[in-house]
Amino acid sequence: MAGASTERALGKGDLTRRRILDAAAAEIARHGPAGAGLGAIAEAAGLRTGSLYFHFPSKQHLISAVLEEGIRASLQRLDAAMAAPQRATPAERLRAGITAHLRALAELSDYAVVVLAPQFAALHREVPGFRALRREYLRRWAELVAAAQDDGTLPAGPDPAEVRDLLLGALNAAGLAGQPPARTAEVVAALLRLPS
Amino acid sequence: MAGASTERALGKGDLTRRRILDAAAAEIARHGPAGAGLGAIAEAAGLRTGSLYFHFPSKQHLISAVLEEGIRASLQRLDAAMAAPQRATPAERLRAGITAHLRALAELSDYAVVVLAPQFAALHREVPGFRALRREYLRRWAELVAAAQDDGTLPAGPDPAEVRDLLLGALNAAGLAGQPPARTAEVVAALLRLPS
Amino acid sequence: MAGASTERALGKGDLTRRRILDAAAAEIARHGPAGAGLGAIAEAAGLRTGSLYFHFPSKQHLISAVLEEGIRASLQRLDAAMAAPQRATPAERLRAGITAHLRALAELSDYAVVVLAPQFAALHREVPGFRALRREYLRRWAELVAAAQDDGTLPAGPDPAEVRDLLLGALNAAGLAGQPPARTAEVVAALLRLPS
Amino acid sequence: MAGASTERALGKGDLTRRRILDAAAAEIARHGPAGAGLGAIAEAAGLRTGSLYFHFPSKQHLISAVLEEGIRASLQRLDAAMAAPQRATPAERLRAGITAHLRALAELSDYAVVVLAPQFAALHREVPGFRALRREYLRRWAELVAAAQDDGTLPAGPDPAEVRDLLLGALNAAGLAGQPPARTAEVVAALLRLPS
DNA sequence: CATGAATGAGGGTTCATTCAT
DNA sequence: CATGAATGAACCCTCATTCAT
Repeated sequence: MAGASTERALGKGDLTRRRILDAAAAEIARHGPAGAGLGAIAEAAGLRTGSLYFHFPSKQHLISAVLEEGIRASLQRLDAAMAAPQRATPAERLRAGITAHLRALAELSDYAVVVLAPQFAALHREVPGFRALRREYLRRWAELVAAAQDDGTLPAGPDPAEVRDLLLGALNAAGLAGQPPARTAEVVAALLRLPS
Repeated sequence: MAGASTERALGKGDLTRRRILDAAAAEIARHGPAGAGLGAIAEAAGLRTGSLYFHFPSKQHLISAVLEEGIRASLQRLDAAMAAPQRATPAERLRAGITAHLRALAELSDYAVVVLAPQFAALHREVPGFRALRREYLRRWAELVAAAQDDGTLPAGPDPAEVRDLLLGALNAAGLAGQPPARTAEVVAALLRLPS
Repeated sequence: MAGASTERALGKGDLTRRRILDAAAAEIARHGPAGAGLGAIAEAAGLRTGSLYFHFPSKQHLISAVLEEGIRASLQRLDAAMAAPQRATPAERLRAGITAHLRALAELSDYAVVVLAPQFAALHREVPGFRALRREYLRRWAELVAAAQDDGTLPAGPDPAEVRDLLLGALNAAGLAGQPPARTAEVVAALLRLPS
Repeated sequence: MAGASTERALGKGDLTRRRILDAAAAEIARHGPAGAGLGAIAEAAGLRTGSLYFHFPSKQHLISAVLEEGIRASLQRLDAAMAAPQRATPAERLRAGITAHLRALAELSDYAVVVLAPQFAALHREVPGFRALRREYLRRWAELVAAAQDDGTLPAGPDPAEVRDLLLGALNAAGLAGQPPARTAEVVAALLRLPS
């Protein structure tokens, strides 16, 4: 959970900026936005407090940037997972989605905490565009679930959105707790009795 | 999720103290421990900042008290749920546990956030006895799951602890999001294909 | 120029607040708004920096309060001076106005600097009502001058407003420089050849 | 009052240096020495903050340079005015001095504010030689006044220094307020009843 | 010459805490 | 019991300054 970086996924940019973002994500994940001190973030990034202001105009902007990084990386991974073979069966695609989500959690690490944890709802509201992105993310998952229900893979009846929320709740809990993706995916599949 | 009180469950005590605890739980749930200002807590409780110190010796103690209230109320509810008829089948007891957990979340509201959210891990470590209580809580759930696996109600194979973590993750996500307990319990039962 | 107080003129109020205002007026008069440090102001008022925030919500508000005090005290003194016997000749009233203005400068001291100095124009714009008050102040002076011109006491011809600006410019320069009011009034009267 | 330059009066030199000085004079005139940020000065001069240090070793030196520019330009103008026909009558020379002073204010603009305003007394003390130059400036004015008093042009009796301070106070107020020199000079002459 | 980047000292502000009333 | 007032530490932020490029 320490020093996670979205480097590879986000392309190369200003290196210092990336170090600051990673440090900020870690601090925020651990202590919340209010408890994340610029001093601690700067130290973790290898510079002094005042220097942060050369890269970000304020703590608020830094926090927003962390959220945006997290969202961007999340969506990118989801795209990769969802763009998978459309000819796959709903069950296969559901499995792929679960695995992709768990892997994303593991790779995003601290960013995932900031993006997903309901404790940061207040934060989320302050970043323009965040809600739209998350809505899109959830919409795709609901489609995945609905397809699996139509197919008989998942029990028909329950609202796909509710099913999705429960499913993602379970995945997030395991992922944020640091469980290995592959193993967790298997257990989930077993519980849902997905055809192997 | 607003202004929740554990009054009934915790018995009557000092009324002002209870108002302060409720206000603190709400602030902490929304802004984290660092972001919960004594000023905001005092205002929500109907007094001035300095007056808090008549009821609690420090912010740390106040926060600890909130956690302890949450834990006490949680365990009390769990006891009620688990103390259910031992002659019931594992499936029935699992269902009862799920419903009880969801009801507890709904009733505990802000306290539940503070007790459950992994973001408050740092806090949890500072409250003596908290880990023991939670361990006991999780042990009982693991037993419930194991019994259901032995019984064929849940797929055998996966580690009961992992199953439990996924299950509680799903329940907590729904509960903290404000979903109605009864409805959520049904969806969960359907997904797990518990016998009705 | 040091530690001036408008105490008597403004009525009794919170004593600490007054001490802070006086200290702030002195600091601002000497170093400008930007150069007036809250540390220096607090020290001169006999408390610590943070304590200022119990009495004023921000440095901006403190500065505005200083301006308002200065304006209030100025107008009060002007009223007294202008309310003088209406049966007096224009020359007598002009003399009285000059003396009153010089005395006000001496008594207001640091507040006068803040209220009058054109360097604080930026400040003035931020205090609502300031401009209206000053306009009224200047209007009365223009009337005084016009009456003296009609009367032959002052040369007719020049715009009363321009005459007033020159006159007040001279008075302010002498007053802010700390010249004794009585003596300065005599020299001004001599230069303008006012009948003794 | 905006973007004034002493270019013509001071001869040609480094162009960038002149732009910086003009920008600094404007900033200082408007916000005081403490409120004049190097960032704002640099921007107005068309370069970045750090680049200022190629032209001036520190903010203090830059401010001193502004003052020196202002003084140099002032004295130069005064010399021109005073060096006028010695055979002129005191009244004529007084008139010429008044006009020259007003013209200098108009031309020096922001520099005049910095040089004249009593609020910058603290600054003045830090520039070696400033006081001597000003003393000389004031001495010449006092002579001018004394000659006019001996001559009967101005009322005898008052201390020439006091008369001079009042006169310059009036001129400076009008000049810094942006009044046109010629017109102001006429009004002043009328008030003092100088022979036309 | 000029700049991007970093720094440290200091400034304004918040906040948990104390205490006399 | 409660509050108004004060405090000091820590915080976020600004700014003059330096320096490698």
